Amino acid sequence: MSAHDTSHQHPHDPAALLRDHGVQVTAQRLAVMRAVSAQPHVSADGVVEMARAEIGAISRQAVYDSLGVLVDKGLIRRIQPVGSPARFEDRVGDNHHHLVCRGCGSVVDIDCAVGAMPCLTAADDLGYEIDEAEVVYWGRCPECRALTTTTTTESTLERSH
Amino acid sequence: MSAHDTSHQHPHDPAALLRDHGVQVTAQRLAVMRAVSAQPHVSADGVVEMARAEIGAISRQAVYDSLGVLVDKGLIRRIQPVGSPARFEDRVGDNHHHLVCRGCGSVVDIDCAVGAMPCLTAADDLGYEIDEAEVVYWGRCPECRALTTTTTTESTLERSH
DNA sequence: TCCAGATCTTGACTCAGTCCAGAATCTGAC
DNA sequence: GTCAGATTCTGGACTGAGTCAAGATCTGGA
Repeated sequence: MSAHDTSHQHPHDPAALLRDHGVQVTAQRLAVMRAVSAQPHVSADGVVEMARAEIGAISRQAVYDSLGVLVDKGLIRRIQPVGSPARFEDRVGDNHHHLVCRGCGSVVDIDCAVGAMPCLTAADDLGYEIDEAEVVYWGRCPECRALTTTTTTESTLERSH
Repeated sequence: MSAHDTSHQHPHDPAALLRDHGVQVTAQRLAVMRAVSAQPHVSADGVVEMARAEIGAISRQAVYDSLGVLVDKGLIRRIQPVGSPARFEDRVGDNHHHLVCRGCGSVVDIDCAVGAMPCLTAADDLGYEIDEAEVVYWGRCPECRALTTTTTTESTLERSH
C-alpha cells in the first residue's frame, strides 16, 4: 500500500495485504482499496462512486465497513479537517501532515519534520499521556490565491471609479 | 471577553462588547455569551441547554445564529476536534492549542509556544498562502490513564490464571 | 462440497447542522 | 414616546454524513 512499506511479501498485491492482516478478501474491499489508492484524501462518498463505477453494485454500508476495517488495521489513514467529511488515504506510517485550502477545500500532504508521533511537545501535558500531535496547515492554494487577488483587484478598481 | 483584551471601555460588559463590534444586543445573544464563558469548549447543544435553563425559551436556530455571529466577529472561537461536534470558547486572540482525550473526549487548552499564526512552518508550502497551523494534541487524560492501566492490569492477571 | 462465521444489502435511523416563512424585537430617526 | 424598517427569533422541515440492524450472500477452512 504505502511506497515506504516493503516488509510484506507482496506489497503491491492488495489481496495479499489483506490476508497478511487477517482480513477476509472480498471484491468490495479490493475495490475500496483501489479507490483510495487512486485518489488520495477521497471522501467516503467518493469511494462509493468510484467503486460503483468499477465493480457495479456496492452498498454504502459495505464501503463504510471496509474503510473502517482498513483503518483499524492501519492499511489506510482517516483524516477529517474541520468542515470536511472524513477523507481517506493510503499513505500511512510516516505521520505526515496536511495542508487544506480555505477556498476550495483541496488537501495536500506535508512531510512531518520529525516523522514519529508525537512530533510536537506540548508546553504542559497536564498529566495527559500524549500520543499524537495532529497538525493541519490552513491557507489558500495557488488557484484560489490567484482568484482572490484578481477579484480583489477588480473590486478595488470598481470602488475607485 | 478575553482576559487579555483590555482595549474596550467595558471589557466585562457583554452588551458593550457587542455594540463595539456592530452587533445588535439581544437577550439570546447575551445568554449565549454567558454560556460560552461559563463552560469552555461547550458544544452548541450544551449552549442551548444552558441558555434555556437561564432565560427560558430560546430556539436552536437562535443559538446557532448567535454563535455564528460571535465567531465571525472574533468574540469567541470555534474548534472541532475530529469525532466531536463543534465546540466554542471565549479565550480568543492567543492562538492556543488543544489537547483532547481519546477516552472521554475532554478538551483542555495548551499555550502556543509562538503565539502568532501560523506558529509552525510547513516543510514545503507548495505555493499555498498559509495563515494557520492548527495543532491538536491527542492522548489520554489522567482519569482515563488510571482506568486503562487498572483494567489492563486486571485483564492481564485474569489471562495469567 | 459443506457450512459456520463474516460480510453485504437495503432501508431505517441519528446527529449536528442548515434552510425558511412568518412573527417578534431592536434600533434610530423623528 | 412612537414607529418604520431592519434584524433576529421561532418552529419545524430538511440535509449530509454517518450508524444500526435483519436477512441474504459470500469466503475460506475442514
